[in-house]
Amino acid sequence: MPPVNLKRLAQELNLSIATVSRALQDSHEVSAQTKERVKALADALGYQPNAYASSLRRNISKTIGVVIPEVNNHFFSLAINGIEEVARQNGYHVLIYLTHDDYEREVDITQYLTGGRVDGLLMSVASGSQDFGHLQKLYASKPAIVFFDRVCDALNTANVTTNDYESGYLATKHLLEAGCRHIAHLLLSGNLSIGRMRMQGYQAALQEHGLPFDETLVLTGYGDDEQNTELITDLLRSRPEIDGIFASVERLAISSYQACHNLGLAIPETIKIIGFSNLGVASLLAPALTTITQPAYEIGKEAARILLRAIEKKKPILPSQSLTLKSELFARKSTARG
Amino acid sequence: MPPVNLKRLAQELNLSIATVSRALQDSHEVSAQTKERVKALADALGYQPNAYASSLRRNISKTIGVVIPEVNNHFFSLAINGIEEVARQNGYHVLIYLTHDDYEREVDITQYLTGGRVDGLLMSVASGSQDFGHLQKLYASKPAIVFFDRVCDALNTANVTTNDYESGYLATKHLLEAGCRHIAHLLLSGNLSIGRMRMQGYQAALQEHGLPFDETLVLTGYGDDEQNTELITDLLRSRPEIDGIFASVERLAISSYQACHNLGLAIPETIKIIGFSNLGVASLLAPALTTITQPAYEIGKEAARILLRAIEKKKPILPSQSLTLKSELFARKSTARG
DNA sequence: TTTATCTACGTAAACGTTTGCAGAGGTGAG
DNA sequence: CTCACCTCTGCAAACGTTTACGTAGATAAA
Repeated sequence: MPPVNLKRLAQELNLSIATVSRALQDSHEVSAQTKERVKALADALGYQPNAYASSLRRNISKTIGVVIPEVNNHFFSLAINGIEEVARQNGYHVLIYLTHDDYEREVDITQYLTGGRVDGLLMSVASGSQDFGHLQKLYASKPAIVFFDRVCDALNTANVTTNDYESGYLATKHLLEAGCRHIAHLLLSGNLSIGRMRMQGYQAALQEHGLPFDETLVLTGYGDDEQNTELITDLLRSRPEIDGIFASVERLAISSYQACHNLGLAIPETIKIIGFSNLGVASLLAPALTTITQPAYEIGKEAARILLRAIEKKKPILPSQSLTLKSELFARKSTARG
Repeated sequence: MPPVNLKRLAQELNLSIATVSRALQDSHEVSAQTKERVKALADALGYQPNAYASSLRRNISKTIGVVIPEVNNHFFSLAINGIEEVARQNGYHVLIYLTHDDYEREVDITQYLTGGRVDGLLMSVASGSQDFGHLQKLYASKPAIVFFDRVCDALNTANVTTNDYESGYLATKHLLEAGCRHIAHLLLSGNLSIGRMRMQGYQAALQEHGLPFDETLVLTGYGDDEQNTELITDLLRSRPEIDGIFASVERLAISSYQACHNLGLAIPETIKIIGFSNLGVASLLAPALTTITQPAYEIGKEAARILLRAIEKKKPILPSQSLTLKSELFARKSTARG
C-alpha cells in the first residue's frame, strides 16, 4: 500500500500536489468544491502531514524544549503541567530534557538544541552551573528562550520568577516571630540569582531583628537526598543552639525532617522548620509543614505564553516581558510557637 | 552570516556536499585526511546537522513519545526519569504528552502521533478510556509501542507492569491480618487491566479469609482530588463499619487521609490505610503511610529499553518481551495493629 | 474590440540531508 | 600493455512539504 502523502492524494484526485497542499490549508486560491474533495479524501485515507518535511521547508518546528533539573519534584512537575497545557492549546509539541542539576549534562543538552530542533526553549538552570557560556552560545544560535524560577541573568531575555527576596524575608521573619533566634538556611547553590535573592531576604529579616548573620549557619546541599540528610544531621548535632530551619528547596525541607527524626529533635518544640515546597501532602506530614508555595502551574503557563507569543510574532523576547508571581506562605504546625 | 550547513562547509573546504556528509559520518569512503579537515571546520563553525532534513531523508526521527495521564505524580515522574535516562544514553529525544486521564485528549494526542513524528511510543493509558480504537489506529500507522503500568491488552505488543494481582492480594491480606474486617477498595477505573488485577487480588484475599465480597465497598474515583475526598468522606460516613482502606492509586490514599481528618477518624486505631504510592515522604506522614511501592524508575527504564531495542533493530515488538517487575510492601504506622 | 483583473490551478524550486551510482586516478597482476 | 580492482570524490536524485511564479480561462471595464 502506497504511503498517504500529498502526492498520493494528488494522484487519486487528478490534481497537482500544490493544489492539494493549498486546499488542506484552506487557501483562498482553491475553489470551495475542490477543497471539499481534497479534505474528504484526506479524511478517508487518514492523511497526516509529515512533520519533518513541513518543518524543513518552513523552518518552523512547532516544538518547544523544556530543560529542567528534575521532574520528580512538585514544583517542576506542576510547571510542566502548565507548559504542556499552553503548548497543546497552541498546537506545539514539548520535548523534555533533565539535567539532574548537573552542569555537564546541561552543556550536552544545550548543544543538541542548537540544531533548530526547537522553536523555543523554557529553562530552569541547573544548580551546578557556574558559567553560562553554553547558554550564551545557545542563545546566539537562534531559539527564543524564557527562563523560569532558576534564571540566568547573563542572557538578555525574559524571566518568570516569584518574589524570592520577599519570600525569603517573610519566611525568616515568620520563624523569628515564632521565637527562633538561631536560624539555619539551607539552599542548593549560591550561584543562582534565585538563591541569592532568598538569602538576602533571610539576611534582611535577621538584621531587622537585630540578629547577626552567621555564615556557618548557611548550608549548601548537593543533589543526593541522603547526603543532604547527613549534612543537616551533622550541622544540627554540632550546633545544638539552632532552633529554626529555613529550607530554600523542597528536598532540603524533607531532609531536615529526616535529620530531626534521626536526632530525636521535636518539631516544632525544639526546632521549627519552614520550606519552599509544592508538596500536596505538606499538611499531612508529622507535623504539618509550614511552606512557602510557589504558583508552579501558573509559572509554567506564563513562561510558555511569553515564549509562544514571541515565536508566533517572530519577535525577540525582551527582558521587560519578565514576570514576577507571588508565592504564598502557609503557616502550619512545624512553626507553631512551642 | 550564511547559515552553517553542509553546503557552507563544502564550499569553504572545496569539497562536495556528499563528501562532507560522509566525512561527518566517519564513512570509510573518505580519506582520513579529508575527515580531519571536515571535522575541524565543523567544530570551528559549530555545525549542527538539521534534524528535520535528516529525519525526512532517513525516515527516522530519533524521537520517542511518552503519553501518560499526568506528571504530577511520583510514579509517573519517576518513570519519566528512567525513560529520559535511557533515551539520552541512546541519543533519543523525548516528547511528552499528558492526557489528564481524559479519553478525548488521548484520542487527540494519538492522532498527532500518526504522522511519523516519533519512532516509538511509551504509553500508560488514561483511566477514562473505554474503547481502544484510537490506539489500534495508531498501532496500525507504524510506530513501535510499549505500554507500561496502565496497559492496553487489545494491542499485540509488549507491556511492562508490576505484579498487580499479587500486590492487591498482599495489600488486602496485610489489612486483614492487622484486624480489618470491612475493607473498602478505592480505584480509578474498572476498565483497565491493572485495576482488574488488583481487584482480583483483593477479592482473593477476602475469600481466603472467608469474607464476602461487597460491591458497595468498591469506590471508583475521578480525576479531581477534592471530589474524591468528598466521595470517600461520604462513603466512610455512611458505612461506619469500614475499618480498612486499600487505595489502588497514590492520590486516593491521600484523599483517604484527608477524609479521615475531616471526620476525625483515627488512623490506624479506627481505620487502617494502605495504598499504592511512590511518595518519598510516605514515612513522614501523620501517621506514616503503609505503601505498596512500584519500581517506577526501573519500569521507565525497562520500557524504554524494549522500545529502543526494537526501533534500532527494526523488528516488531512481541508480547513475549513483556516484563513484570515486583512491587514492594512497606508496612508503616497507618496499618499498625490498634 | 482590447486590456485589465480575478479565479483556480499547475510547474518547479527550495529546505538540508543521505545515498546509489559513476568516474578519475592509482596500484598491482597477468 | 591491458584488465581488474581499490580509493576517494562528485553528481544528482530523493524524502514530503511549501510557495513564488506563471498561465489559461473567465469576467469586467474601457
